[in-house]
Amino acid sequence: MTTTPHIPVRDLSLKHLRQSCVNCSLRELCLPIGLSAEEMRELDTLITQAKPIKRGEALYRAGEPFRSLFAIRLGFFKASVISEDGREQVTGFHMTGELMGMDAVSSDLHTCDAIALEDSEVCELPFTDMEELSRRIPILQHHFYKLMSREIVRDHGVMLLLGNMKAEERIAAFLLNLSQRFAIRGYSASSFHLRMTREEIGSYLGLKLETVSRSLSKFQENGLIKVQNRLIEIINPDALKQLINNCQQ
Amino acid sequence: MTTTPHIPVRDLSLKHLRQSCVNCSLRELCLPIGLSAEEMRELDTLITQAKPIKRGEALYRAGEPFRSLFAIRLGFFKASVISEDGREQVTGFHMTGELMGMDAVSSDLHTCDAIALEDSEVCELPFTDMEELSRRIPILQHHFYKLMSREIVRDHGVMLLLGNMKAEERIAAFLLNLSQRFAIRGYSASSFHLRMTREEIGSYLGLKLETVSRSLSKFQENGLIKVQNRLIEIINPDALKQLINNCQQ
DNA sequence: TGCAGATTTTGATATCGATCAAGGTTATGA
DNA sequence: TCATAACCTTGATCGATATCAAAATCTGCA
Repeated sequence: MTTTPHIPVRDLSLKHLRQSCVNCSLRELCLPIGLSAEEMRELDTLITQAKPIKRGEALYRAGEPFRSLFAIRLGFFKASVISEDGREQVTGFHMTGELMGMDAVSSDLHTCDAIALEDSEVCELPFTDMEELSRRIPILQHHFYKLMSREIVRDHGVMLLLGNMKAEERIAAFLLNLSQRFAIRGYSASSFHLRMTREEIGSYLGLKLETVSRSLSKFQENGLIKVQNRLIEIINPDALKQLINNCQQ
Repeated sequence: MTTTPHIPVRDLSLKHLRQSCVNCSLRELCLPIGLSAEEMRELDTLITQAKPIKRGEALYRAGEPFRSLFAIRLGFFKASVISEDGREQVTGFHMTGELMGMDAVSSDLHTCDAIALEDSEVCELPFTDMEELSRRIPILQHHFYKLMSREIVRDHGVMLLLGNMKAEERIAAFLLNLSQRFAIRGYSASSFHLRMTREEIGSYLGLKLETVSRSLSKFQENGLIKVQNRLIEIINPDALKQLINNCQQ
């Protein structure tokens, strides 16, 4: 049982698709900027038709040549790096409206695996074309700089979490972050499905899966949340917030 | 006793300063790209005269309005974020030739403190001007995208370190990383001064200062390095590398 | 529908790094 | 040159989280 978005995904014919691509679901990419109708059209011509990615499939893998950024039109992905000796670190979870692949610009190779955690759709943004267009549309150029900067800020937040927080604080921060991001997209902030395993959460948060499981159980015991496998209901968000800020050491 | 760079810093008169700024010490910013003489001149007109920052001073602080990126012409900085409840997380150490402040593009506010760990000199790059210029010099635009992307990749590496590695592995990785970066700049790879305290190393690596101290002592006992306060001599780099890769769990 | 594999929960124990504490060293500035 | 503060080292102990183990539950596929 999946909650349905308040932003309806209607007609998948090309015309509508492009329209909704730029206007609606690619919010992080497009909404914040005031493009003229003409500029919007130009942008549309670059963005390919939405491409479906099945659950478990890779959008790209580390080492593959970089050609395009990908805007998630619908769905949920994890990004992860694998160290030489085979350890996986999930570097992020990405949902509708977010842009993936910016790490690859630096070397022209993807540095992460991007794996769909549910059936998803992405729009491809050929990077060279986007660069060219962004030279002609200053606001678009600025927007790309902003998006990459935002990714850096996000990563700093994760570093703070990994470097300073205790297990339960990390889990609380993680749940609140997801909650907020679902809310922005018109889904319920208090009740949502985790798309990832306990192990993937653990990898992201620098914890073992058993610790994740135990923390969730404890939150449930204390009446902060309700857990039913991957369905999370947040009962007492304020207590979760307090948990994060109380951890002064 | 500080080692001197192989890249001499000669004359600080404006003319020489600008020349060396673009040609020499701002390697990460400028060297990789083949600008024409004319483009180089244009770039030079944007870059302000080198500004000295004394040890302990802030180049900028979180919350301050963002106007410019800063290229480190000479010196050593730490960047750190402070959480609401007052915990510091060092997000990076930055040295000659590196660019700081890219995190601030996203919100037009600095999100980190940047503190000089030794007397330093920076060149200021007004961001709006750089954006404008980068529209006319495609290779410059691409270079900025690359620099921001590289920062993201770096951060992912730190996340891997914080999420997966044990204390000694983190320290080993840290020492090798510093060693490599000094080497690139023409300093010794095997012998260098740490510019930061054990506590700052610990903050960066998600460890307490005592753990940092103990790990360094142990490395010394085992003949991997020599430690004399902040002077580090790397005796057996291969053993350090092995330490990092052996940690399969 | 039922089965096999994947995922999750929970318990018992071990271990790494934090914490507390004290003494030593180095740097700074009068 | 000395006094003081900052920084570093080392030891003893504690605690949070990892690890190991086993059972329960869920999921997807035949």
